Amino acid sequence: MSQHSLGDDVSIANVAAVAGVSTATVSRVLSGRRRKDDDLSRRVRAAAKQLNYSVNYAASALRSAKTNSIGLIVPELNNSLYSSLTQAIEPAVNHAGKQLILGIGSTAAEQEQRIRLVLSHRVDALIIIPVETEFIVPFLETVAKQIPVVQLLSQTYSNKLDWVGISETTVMQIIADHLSTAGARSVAYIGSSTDDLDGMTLFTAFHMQMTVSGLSTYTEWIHFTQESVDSGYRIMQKILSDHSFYPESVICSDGLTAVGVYRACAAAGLSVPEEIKIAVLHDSALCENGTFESVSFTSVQLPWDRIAAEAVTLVAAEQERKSWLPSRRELEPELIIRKSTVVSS
Amino acid sequence: MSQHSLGDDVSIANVAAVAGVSTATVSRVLSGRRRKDDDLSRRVRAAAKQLNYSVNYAASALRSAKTNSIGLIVPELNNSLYSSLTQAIEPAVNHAGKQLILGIGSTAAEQEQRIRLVLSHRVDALIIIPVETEFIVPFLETVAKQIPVVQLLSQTYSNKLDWVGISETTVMQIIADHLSTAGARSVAYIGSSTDDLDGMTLFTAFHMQMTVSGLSTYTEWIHFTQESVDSGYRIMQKILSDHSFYPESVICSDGLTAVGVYRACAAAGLSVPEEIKIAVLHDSALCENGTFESVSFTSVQLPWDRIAAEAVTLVAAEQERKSWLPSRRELEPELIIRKSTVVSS
DNA sequence: TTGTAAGCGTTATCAA
DNA sequence: TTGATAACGCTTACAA
Repeated sequence: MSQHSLGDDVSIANVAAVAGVSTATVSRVLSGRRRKDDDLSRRVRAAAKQLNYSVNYAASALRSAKTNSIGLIVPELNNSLYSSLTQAIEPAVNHAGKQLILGIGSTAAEQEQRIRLVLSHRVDALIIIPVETEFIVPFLETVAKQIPVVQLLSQTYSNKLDWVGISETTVMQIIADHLSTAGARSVAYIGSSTDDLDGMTLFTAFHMQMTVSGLSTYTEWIHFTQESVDSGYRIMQKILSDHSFYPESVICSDGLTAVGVYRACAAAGLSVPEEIKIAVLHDSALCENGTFESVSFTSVQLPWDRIAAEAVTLVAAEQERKSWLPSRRELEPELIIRKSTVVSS
Repeated sequence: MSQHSLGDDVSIANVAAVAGVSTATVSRVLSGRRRKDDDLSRRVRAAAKQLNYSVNYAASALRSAKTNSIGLIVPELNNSLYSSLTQAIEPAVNHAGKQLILGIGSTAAEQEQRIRLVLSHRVDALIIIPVETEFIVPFLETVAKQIPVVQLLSQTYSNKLDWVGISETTVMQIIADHLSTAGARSVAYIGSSTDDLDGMTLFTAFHMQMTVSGLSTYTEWIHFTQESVDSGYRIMQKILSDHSFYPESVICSDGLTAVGVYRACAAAGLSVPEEIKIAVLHDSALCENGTFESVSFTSVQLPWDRIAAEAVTLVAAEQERKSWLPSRRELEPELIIRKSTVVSS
């Protein structure tokens, strides 16, 4: 811990005086616009350090129209997807020397209001996990005319917005391949609601994978639900009610549902993973340790840090390029293999 | 959704011209420094609206040294305590017409670095959930000389910092009273580690409540652990290994532990809540629906929105008062009674 | 490459 | 109460 000294009211003029140069030179050296690392540069930096100088962003922003801040709009934080991402973005933004201005909006209207707010504070760029994309995307496209905008995760295609995320198709492919390799020949699907685009994309990808990976499924084995242990339990109970015939594996949207599914299997006397394997689409703490009797769930982990790094790099780099085609950065999810799909040796 | 018009480059001078007054008057009217709501005021406001004017905060900040932004420093977001609080603070800050600048730091050193960063952006105030308080509090006290600082949740006493939170003693009292009223005469305690002050405060409060509420406990029934289903299960199994003698209730620090405890009870053939009652100190989604077989856990819910509102009110109000004694606002937690402590009728 | 000086858009001061 | 004007601290033409 340091000496607790805080920036006093020292301005660029003081630094200039101490270093024996003009304010313009100080500005150029400290902002990096003067690359040379000669005696003069060192003198300026030394003076700045000695005086504990830090730039007044208000003055800087007023003159240069750059505020050194990035707006981040997320739907909510009580959701591990969004909180993980926010937690990954904060250090990335700080690493880029910027400030993170946070806005939370769970509807398109709220998100638009928050965006207007951060815009009125002249943020340099906007990173957003959009909701109700059909409403918010047109607005985002108008925003993108002013500042760089990066969309995260959402599967909405826009030829005017940058995008960083993962492919739901890849997620499903990784899981289906793994279940097949692990020995399962049939699979049930308990997905999140199909209200949103991501849910639909996942379900479509599931069907596509059936053919490819040699797994089979049945209409009675396909269900959609809100995430909860209870509904996972009830749905799985229903699936298992036909005693002559049960799936050799289950794909669940989330950890809570998986816990319910597991309990239903246990209650029906089916052993996991020997007789039935369980895989989860979205990783969470529950998949790793949220169960008991030493069960844990194989799941797909999203590369939060890389998504965050890509997003920040994109908005930082984009400051320059005036005319451009939108970037799409698709990152690879990672399968975390746990006890629910493989027999421990 | 509105017409997607974004603030153009209209300045106070344009508004002044349209309204037929000076820029000074426009500034006074729009900033609320001129209270009167006469024809002149209306004319200015109409002109501002017509031109879609929004103040340039950089210019405003440069002149007035107020940036209309508040810094929030939290330890992390993958923890429901902190993410709930952040989610509650964001709307409160926005409601106050300010921007929220977020910093995440899980150590005192990281928090200090983030604080310096937001300070260099001249935030008007700081709200912080401190970690390693013995290290960070002295630094916070120096910060408090410059801008209002409100500490949240932490139990650290400082005669220089404002504080908003809840009393751990009250939490324990509410739970012990409830268990006693529900018919339990003895209780086990599975707390979080005693490394931090909060854990120690809770445990001390637990002991105090034993006498007051007429509950009894035993050394063998008291354990400390990291939150996980597995450790809850193992600890409870150990407690129940003496078959002649078991507690009529259990207080757990969190939902994961409670799930493990419940499983151990079920495995031992003890029915919840009839033979043994389970209560949780920190509410989470798991307490409400994270279990199966229709069990849910009685727990204590913190008044997030009120904590957030108090914190924001405090830093906003404090702008004025130059000499002051620190405020301490202690809010009441609420007991959420669920199936783990009362027999359903 | 460096210094000089003119702004950036607002608020504060001061005089009317 | 209002208006004219200076000042906030920085960046950037432009001149040297």
